[in-house]
Amino acid sequence: MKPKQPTDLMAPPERPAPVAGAAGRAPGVLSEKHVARLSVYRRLLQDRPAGAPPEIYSHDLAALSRSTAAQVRRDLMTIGFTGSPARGYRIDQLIEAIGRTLDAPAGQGAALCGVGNLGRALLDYFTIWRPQLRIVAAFDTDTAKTGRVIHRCRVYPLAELEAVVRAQGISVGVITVPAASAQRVAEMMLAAGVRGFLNFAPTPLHLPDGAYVEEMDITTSMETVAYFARHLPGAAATEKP
Amino acid sequence: MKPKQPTDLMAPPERPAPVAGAAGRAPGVLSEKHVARLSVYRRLLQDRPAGAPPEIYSHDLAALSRSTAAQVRRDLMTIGFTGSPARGYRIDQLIEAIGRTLDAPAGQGAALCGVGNLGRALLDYFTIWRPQLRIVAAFDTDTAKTGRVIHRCRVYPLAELEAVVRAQGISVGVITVPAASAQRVAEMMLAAGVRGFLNFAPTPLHLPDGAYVEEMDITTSMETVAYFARHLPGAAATEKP
DNA sequence: ACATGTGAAGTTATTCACAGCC
DNA sequence: GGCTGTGAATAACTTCACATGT
Repeated sequence: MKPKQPTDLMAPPERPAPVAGAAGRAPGVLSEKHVARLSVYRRLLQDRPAGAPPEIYSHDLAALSRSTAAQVRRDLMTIGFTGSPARGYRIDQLIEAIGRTLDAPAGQGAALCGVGNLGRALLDYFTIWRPQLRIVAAFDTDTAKTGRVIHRCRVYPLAELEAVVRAQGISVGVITVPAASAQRVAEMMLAAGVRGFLNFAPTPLHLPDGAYVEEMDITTSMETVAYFARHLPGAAATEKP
Repeated sequence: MKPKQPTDLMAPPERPAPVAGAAGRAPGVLSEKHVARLSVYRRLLQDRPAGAPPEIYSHDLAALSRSTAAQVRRDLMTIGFTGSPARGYRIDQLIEAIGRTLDAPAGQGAALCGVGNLGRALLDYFTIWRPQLRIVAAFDTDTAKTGRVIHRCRVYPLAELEAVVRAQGISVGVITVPAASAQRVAEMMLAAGVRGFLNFAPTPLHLPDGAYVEEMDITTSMETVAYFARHLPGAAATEKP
C-alpha cells in the first residue's frame, strides 16, 4: 500500500554487498579513498629530505603524490586541516594532523597468517615499522616454521591464534595463505576479534558486515596492467586489423 | 573574448594528472574497475569444482565475487556478452569472452625488477601462470643473484635490461626495488619499451602519459585496513570519550 | 515466476572556479 | 599575483526498476 512500491520489493534489497567491507560508512568517518591518499601524503612528507622547507603548497604535494591541487585541498579539508595562502601547509603540523586521523592513539597490532614466501616478504617489509601499527604475531600450520622468530616476529601454530590475538588485542589481519585456506583462516581471525583484513589470497573473502576487507589481488592487478599496457592512447593495439 | 572565460585559464588545465596512468581512456576501452572485476570473474569461474553446472546466474557470480547482480550484468554488457533468462550465462563461453577482452592474442611478457624478498615471492606466485601473461625475466644489481634462475625465471644484471626487454618484447614491468631506486628503474624500463607498471615500491612513480602505472602500496593498504578496523559501525572507537 | 538487458535515477568522487586573504 | 577554502558543476560509477523473453 505504500505509494512507491518497487516491483521487485520481494527480493532482499540486495545491499551493496559487503562490497569493500565498510558497510555504509558512519558519519564522520572518511572514505577509503581519502584514507588512502592521506596515508600517501604523510609518507611523502615524512620522507622529505632534511633541508627541505617546512611548508608545502597543495600543488607541490599533488605533484609528489600524483594527485591534483584541488584534490589535496579537499582531502585536507576533510580532516579539518588548514594552511595559509601565503605559505601553504606546515608540514610538521600536517603530519601530526594526519596521524591523529589515521593512527590509533594506543597503537594497533596486526597478525599475519601464512608464513610462505609472500608472508615472509611482508614480515620483512613491516619490521622497520612505526610502533603505531606493527605485525606482532605470525601464524602457520607448518611445524617447521612455528616456534621460530622470522624477521623479528614470532611464528605461532595456527591453533594458538585465538589465544594470541585476544591476549594482544590484535585488530588487523594479513592473509597470505593459499586460496583454499583463506576463508577458514579469516573466519578464525574474525572469531578471535580481528576486524580489518588485508587479503593477499587470490580469492575474495566473504565476511559479515562488521568486518572490513581489503583485497590485494596481485593476479588481477597484473592483468589490469597488462590490459592497459596494450590499450594506451598510442598503443599499437594488437587487436584490430 | 570567449563567452565562457574561466578566470584561471592561464594555468595549464591541470590534467587529471597521470592519475592512475590511463590518460583519459580511449573510446572502446574499458575502465580499470571493469577490467579488474572481469579478471576476478574469470578466475572464479575457472576455479569452479569439476561437477558444477555449466551455467551461472548473475546473482550467483555476484555472490562469489562480492559484487551485485546488477553490477555483473553491466560488466558483461560492456564486453557484449549475453546470457539467457532461463539458464543464465554459459560459463565456458564467458571465460572465453573475458579472455578475448583481457588477453593479448599473442601473449604478453612481464619483467620483474628487484629480486629481494618480495620480488622472489612474486616470482614464485607467478611461476604457475597461464602462458598469456608470464614473468619472463628478472633483473637485479646484486651479482650474487644475477645469472641464476629463481623460481624458473632467469635473473639478469640490470645493465642488460634494455636488451632483454627489447629482445623479448616485454610490455609489463613489476617493480620490487627499494623506494630510492624505483623511479630510475621505471624509467629504464619505459625507455626499453615497457608500457604497463605494477609498482610495489612505497613511493609513487612519475611517468609521462603513454605509460600506465598501478600502485600496489602495501603500507597504505595496511593503514587503510587499520583505520577501518577501528571505524566500523560497531567499533568501540578508541577515539571519542 | 524469475532472469536478462538496459534506460533512468541515484550516489559518490573529482574538478571547476571564484571569493577572500596574504 | 598566487594560494587557500569551498559551493557549485561535472564526471564516474553503481543501483533501480521495468520491459522483455522464456
